[in-house]
Amino acid sequence: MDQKTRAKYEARARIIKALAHPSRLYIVDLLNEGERCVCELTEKINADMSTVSRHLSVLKAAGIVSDEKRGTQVYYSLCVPCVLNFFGCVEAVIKTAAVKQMESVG
Amino acid sequence: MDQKTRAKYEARARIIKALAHPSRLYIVDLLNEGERCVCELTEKINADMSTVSRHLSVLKAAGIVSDEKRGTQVYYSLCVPCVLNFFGCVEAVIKTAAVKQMESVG
DNA sequence: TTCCTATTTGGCATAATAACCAAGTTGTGG
DNA sequence: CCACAACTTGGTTATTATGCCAAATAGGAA
Repeated sequence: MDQKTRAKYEARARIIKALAHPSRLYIVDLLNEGERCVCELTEKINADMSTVSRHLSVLKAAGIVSDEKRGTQVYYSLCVPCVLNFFGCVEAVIKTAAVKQMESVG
Repeated sequence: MDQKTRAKYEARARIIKALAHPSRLYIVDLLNEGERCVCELTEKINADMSTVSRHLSVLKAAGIVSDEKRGTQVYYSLCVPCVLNFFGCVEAVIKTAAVKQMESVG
């Protein structure tokens, strides 16, 4: 793998890695319905606000969400909705694996 | 997040995590052109064969690739090509981020 | 059987993640 | 200015991920 190719796949991996966490996937789904402030997301996810804030910063650094401060709250929104298209395929992978599992069991 | 919801997002995250590595993304692209044995992939990736073998086992455990032993070689192939659809979106994220970067710089 | 090639797995060292608590920031209202 | 709420960031610790070397497995050929 030459340098240029490596850089290309590293860039892609950075984006995908940002999505590779259950809470962050949940956040993406929630933001698909509209912007949410950190406290709303924290309530839904049921984790420490500092933890949620870090997840959001990971998504933001990857360019998947954007934030806007209004008063004392910070609202996050999904800036690349196409990431949701992937979830259908992910579900397909899960289902296919389940079917194979059934078959191998008998 | 209730138990069921958590399980759903954890299952999704497992699949996405399996893709979240430059070498594994490269492997997926290579396998999209057709099956490849471990030695061919090793040559392309330019890493230790044991390392490549581990990457393949991660993809296999996630249900993204399947393997078939023929003689002394093991051929891997992509069993869920839809994962490739996602790369377009990933490129879009990268491009959007680049544009924003440009704008903020001026 | 014995040697050789292809691949996987064990062991280990190092790096990257994740989560919590505590402390620091910033904006609002009294 | 002071107190409070909403966030973010620093520090620490535990868990997980990576990568390489060496050893184990499996198939093919001599």
